[in-house]
Amino acid sequence: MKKQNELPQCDCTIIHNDIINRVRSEMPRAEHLYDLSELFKSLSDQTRLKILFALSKNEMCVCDIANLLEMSQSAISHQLRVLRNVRLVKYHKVGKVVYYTLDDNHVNELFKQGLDHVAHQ
Amino acid sequence: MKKQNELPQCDCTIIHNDIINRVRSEMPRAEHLYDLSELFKSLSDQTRLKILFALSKNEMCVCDIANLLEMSQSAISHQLRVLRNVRLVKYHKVGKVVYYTLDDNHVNELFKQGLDHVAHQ
DNA sequence: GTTTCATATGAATACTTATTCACATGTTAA
DNA sequence: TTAACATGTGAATAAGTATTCATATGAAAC
Repeated sequence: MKKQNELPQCDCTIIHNDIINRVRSEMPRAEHLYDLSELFKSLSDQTRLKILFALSKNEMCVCDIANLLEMSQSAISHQLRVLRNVRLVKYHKVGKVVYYTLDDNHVNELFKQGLDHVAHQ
Repeated sequence: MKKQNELPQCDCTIIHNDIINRVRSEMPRAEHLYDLSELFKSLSDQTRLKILFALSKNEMCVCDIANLLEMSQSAISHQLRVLRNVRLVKYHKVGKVVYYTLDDNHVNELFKQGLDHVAHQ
């Protein structure tokens, strides 16, 4: 999505170099930024949010989730893979049926902070 | 991005209707889900994450941010609008210069939980 | 083994988005 | 008022993504 050809930069003259240098030294590592953006990206879709909300209430199989959200099994399965990749959900099989649950309670904390923010008007 | 023509649903027979009905009654309102997904969407881009991290360390003008991240002023300005729209940042003008700060500390809490999650391996 | 069924997945497609480019806006200084 | 400059913004474009469709996988039942 990014086009990395030249380096454009800003040609302003009002630059606070002391602040820039200090802040630059305090920036998180690129790897952590990447992981964090991937985590938030997985939370940026309404379907996935619904899935996570549902799983925060109850363990559910793929079929249950599809019926709850009135969406195709395939669509749900694709989205569950995204959530597995960022380790927000885990699953266990019982015969043919795969039951999903939240992987840990970070999701609930993220929801709480997020809803608290959007609720402030 | 979604194609809403028919309603496909899942044709599985293993459906836990009791759970589905109870969870459905506990789902957040569509409006809240939308706001929450917009909030997380704004946190899902590395450029915006860097901007927010920087502002969590210091108030900065647009020019500073562009230089810090080695990106064009225009790109930064576009992204700042996204962050303004979800009220993650606010600003004040001093002459021609616009200084941005975090709007509240929900961002820091979200970062903390997010980094905590990704750090767990 | 064959069928059935729950789930996963690759390719295609419609839609979204991050950046660039060109230019508008608004403020300061001359 | 004109020039200079910091920032904002619309249109265009390249890249990313959510769903569908068709099909694969794998486990249970027959």
